[in-house]
Amino acid sequence: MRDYSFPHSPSKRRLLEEAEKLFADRGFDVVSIRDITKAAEANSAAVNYHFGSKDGLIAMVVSRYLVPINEKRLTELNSLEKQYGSQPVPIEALLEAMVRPMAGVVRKSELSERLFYKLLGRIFSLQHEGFPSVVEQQVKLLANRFRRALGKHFPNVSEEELAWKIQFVVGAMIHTLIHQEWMNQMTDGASGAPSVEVTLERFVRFAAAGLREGVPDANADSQGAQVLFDF
Amino acid sequence: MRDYSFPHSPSKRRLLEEAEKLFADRGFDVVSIRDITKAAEANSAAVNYHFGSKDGLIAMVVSRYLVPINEKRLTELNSLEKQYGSQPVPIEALLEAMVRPMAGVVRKSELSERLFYKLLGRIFSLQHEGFPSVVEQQVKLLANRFRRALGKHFPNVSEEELAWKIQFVVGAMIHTLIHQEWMNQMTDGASGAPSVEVTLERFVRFAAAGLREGVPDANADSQGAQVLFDF
DNA sequence: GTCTATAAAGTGATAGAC
DNA sequence: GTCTATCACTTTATAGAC
Repeated sequence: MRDYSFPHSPSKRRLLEEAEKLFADRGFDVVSIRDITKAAEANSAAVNYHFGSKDGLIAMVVSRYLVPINEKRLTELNSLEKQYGSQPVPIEALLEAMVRPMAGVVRKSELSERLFYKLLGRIFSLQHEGFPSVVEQQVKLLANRFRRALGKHFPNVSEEELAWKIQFVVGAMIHTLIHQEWMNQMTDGASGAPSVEVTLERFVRFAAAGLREGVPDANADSQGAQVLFDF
Repeated sequence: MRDYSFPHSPSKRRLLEEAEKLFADRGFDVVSIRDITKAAEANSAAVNYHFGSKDGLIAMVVSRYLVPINEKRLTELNSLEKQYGSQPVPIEALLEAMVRPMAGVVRKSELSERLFYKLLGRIFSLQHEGFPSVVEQQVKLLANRFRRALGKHFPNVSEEELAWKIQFVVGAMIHTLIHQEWMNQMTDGASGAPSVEVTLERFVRFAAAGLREGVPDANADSQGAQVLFDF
């Protein structure tokens, strides 16, 4: 919780902001240090001075959003498991715990919603390469916790089957984060411009249905989910 | 159908093969012309001579697999719609028509299964940038056909809602194609090493369940799908 | 068709003046 | 902290010998 806040130096902060915009728009690989320093109206050595290297800057961008999001996810998960005790946490609640914290962190940046989610998508799709080891550990822990909590619903489903289902869910999430706007022109505008709230809800319903597929609803929460949410 | 076959020149073919391996493994942006010519044991001017430019090479790689896959998808779709007449084509059959042709084209390359699917995933995630315009048109047509066929199942679902669901499905597919092997270490081996056949089937079931979510099964094919497949 | 050499521009990173 | 200048390399692409 210490180093991931705003930089005190105003120029360091400007660099970070412009870097985030460019990374979100075009990807980490493609954007150069010079692209960033030019956009931030700084000299070309500024990134290396403030962040040590390009990788250092990327690690900073990754940590700044991913760490608080993952902390929030973890506390949500803890709270849910405490709340439900030995009962399995409803699938929708688990999914919410994974995606809703993203929406909570938007305001920490000066990015537009559109760019913020796109940046998050690019961060997620790094999948380790370029993750600081702290974040990597955090992600791995979270993935295990999530998988285990989900597994309680499907005692008869193999670990393999469950891992693949989760893979599908993660893919749907990342792709949607990155390609929201592209989707609009692809579908000739049919995708509309729904609020994040609506999109999150759609995603959760879709993912939950996919996860439940082929499973005898042992815990009967396919009917009771909406009710349980009212507690 | 003309230019997408194997190049006649053996060195051109070697370049293409090595390029495909490298692109699959590390991505189009990251791999340089020199990486490719070195791997193919050719001189550094070879790519520009045979393909005009790096973009020309990428366009060739894209077309070579995507064009036949999309042609197969289209004929599958045509055949299904003819078969079912005014009845909507079962969702599972539509999904199969989209993903199964990928498995049919593996053998056209000398790539391993693993690299071939990873390459396909990277091609799909290009989403236009770098698509030859012929392919772009083909993709757009196919997307429209698929969306329309799917829409027949959900007369009461808005175009917007449907577009988002399709987005989720596409994301799940692409991400799975690219990150199969990464998944294994992430889950400490829990994802196993299933055959492509098994993965395809899992994907189709997952996607179909997600698409059906929240929809009063007007056409009742959630029960009858397996039976219909026997024709 | 294949090669070497090289152009022209871009890359991340650093030294050293201010 | 900020800047310029520059190093050491890599990038795509091309000219021209063979």
